[in-house]
Amino acid sequence: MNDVMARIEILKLVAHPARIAILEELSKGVKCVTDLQDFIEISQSNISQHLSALRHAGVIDYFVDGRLRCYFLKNPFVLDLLGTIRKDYPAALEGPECCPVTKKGKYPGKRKN
Amino acid sequence: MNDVMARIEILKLVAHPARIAILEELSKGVKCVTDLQDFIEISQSNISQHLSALRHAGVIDYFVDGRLRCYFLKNPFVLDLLGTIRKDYPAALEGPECCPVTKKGKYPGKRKN
DNA sequence: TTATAATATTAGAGAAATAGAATATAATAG
DNA sequence: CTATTATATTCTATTTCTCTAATATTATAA
Repeated sequence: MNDVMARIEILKLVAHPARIAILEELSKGVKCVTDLQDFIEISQSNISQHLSALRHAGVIDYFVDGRLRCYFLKNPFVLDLLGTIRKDYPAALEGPECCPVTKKGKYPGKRKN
Repeated sequence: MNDVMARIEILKLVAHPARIAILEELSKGVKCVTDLQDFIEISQSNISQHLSALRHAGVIDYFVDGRLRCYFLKNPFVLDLLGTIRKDYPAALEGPECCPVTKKGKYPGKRKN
């Protein structure tokens, strides 16, 4: 239950274009910050801020190489999410069967919209 | 690419405890608003607001049954997400191999933290 | 040492999300 | 009709997020 809350926190973090871009880069392999700057056109300090947030949430981690920080993806849930985000899906799920029963009522069959 | 932006918008919506609760209920079957109120302890108007947001994003849809609105899950991406959120994962991904090469440097092997 | 390169931190303004309160709508029952 | 039930909408204060700008830190190179 509380575990789901942790997952929600991570979802929130991942649900951001720049952070998705960072994470997709990292999913290909270790990258230092300068490497990331070549791929993502946002400011250095903003990249650092995103990296910091992702690290505090346990999504990524880094090695130190001199003055470089070499970041990598750590969280398997997030790796799975990244796959899901790029996956193809049918336009919509099959609608529910004709006359579904809810607690309050039994839908008679007419569809709004 | 732009498709990814749409997915990110949906991720943002899903990344909320009440909306996850609503979606998990709907993933089990059609539910009208009163049914949902029994499961989720937030105000009626707030539930309506969440349902409205989810519907505008194409995540859910509804049938009309008299004065009831019977909501159901429509978006297959979201159904997949719900599964992922409840899935078990190893604590962490295997770290990258010892001396990964980044554009700027080759990590010598020492790990921070 | 001093300069520079790589990265992080802090502060703050502006934007967006959230929830509560009050009110509106719409359908049915009486 | 009128009351009631089911649900939606609007307004709004508050909180949270996001980015920019400026500055700090740290390691290496010169």
